[in-house]
Amino acid sequence: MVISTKKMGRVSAAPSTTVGDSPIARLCVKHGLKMTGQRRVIAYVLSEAEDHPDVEELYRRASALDSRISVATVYRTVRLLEEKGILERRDFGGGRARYEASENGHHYHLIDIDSGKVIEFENDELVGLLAKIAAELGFDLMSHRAELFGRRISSSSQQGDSAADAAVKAAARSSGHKE
Amino acid sequence: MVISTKKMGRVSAAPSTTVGDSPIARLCVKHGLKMTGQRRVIAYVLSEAEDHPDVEELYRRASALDSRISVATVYRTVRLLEEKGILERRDFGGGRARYEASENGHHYHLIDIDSGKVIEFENDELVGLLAKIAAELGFDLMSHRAELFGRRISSSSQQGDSAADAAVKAAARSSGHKE
DNA sequence: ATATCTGCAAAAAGTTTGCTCTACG
DNA sequence: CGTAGAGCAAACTTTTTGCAGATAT
Repeated sequence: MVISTKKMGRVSAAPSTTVGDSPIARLCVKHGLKMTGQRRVIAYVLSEAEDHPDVEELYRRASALDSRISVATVYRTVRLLEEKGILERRDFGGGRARYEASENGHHYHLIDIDSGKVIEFENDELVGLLAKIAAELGFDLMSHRAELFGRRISSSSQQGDSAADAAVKAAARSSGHKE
Repeated sequence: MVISTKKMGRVSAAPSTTVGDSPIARLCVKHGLKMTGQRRVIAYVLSEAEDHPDVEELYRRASALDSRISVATVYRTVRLLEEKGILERRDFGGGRARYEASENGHHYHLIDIDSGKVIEFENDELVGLLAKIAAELGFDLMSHRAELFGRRISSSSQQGDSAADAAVKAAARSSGHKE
């Protein structure tokens, strides 16, 4: 997370992504979208995101890279990318829509209803059961999604909801915690 | 105060529910809520609802029964009932929250990607698995949702396995709107 | 060139809240 | 009777939009 604080140009800091040419930016081009500077930044931020940022958060991260970006543009871009199938809008409650790159592979979400934190996990057993259920109903399972809303079992009374950078919690079993 | 002085004899095959004493109203009482006239009406509307109405729609239906109800009250009531676990809030996109009685039994949706038809089903095994997964991640499963997108198997035959926990509950539910 | 995009701010849309009066228990 | 609830409208939030100037292809 967190990008290198540079403006546009190639910042060879991250693994294999630069602001100027991110995976999502490439997808945009492939979809015939006009690539402006702000779109490239937003695409980069989205490519880098390991979590499920809402518009405000995307705006914050994008602004850090290029202050000439307005929230309106983030909203417009995000809607555009969703229509193109590049992004997926998630509703984890809380009133704001959150976004995630479609290319991130299949996984499920468990939302902590108290903190709003989102945990991603994979589970083959679940996939199998869902496929079985679909079959019993006479269908081939083409795709699916599942969201769990839960409350922490132990007694943790911290609620912090700051949308700071992804907070890495303790170790998780199935997968990593993301917000 | 009351509500409409006469019972709302919803003809048809509708269940036996009256404005004054609906299943949800009874749940409210059980939860120790003060039952006002408007709450009774809203509870009745919710009990009668076979779909997932949003606040505006609830307000419309409730107003038809008692014009002295305000939107604010619907919002407050709906939030109250959700906190009590009597209602479940759904996010089907579109910006507005939709509500559904918890007592309607938890069900899932299987969407036929070719026809767009939605089949509702229940599955205890699925509930169990999801609860288990949540527990493994350290959470108590409070609510969840799952949507399957499938394509009808044409050549295959329905294998009515004995383990068919999946029971098509109410395919007859029509009304279809929303996305 | 020129149709599209962006920033800004105002407008929508949905939901919450302060205050006063009403009414449930 | 006392306290929670209801109405009304203003306040809030999140998202959209109109317009004039900027920009990608």
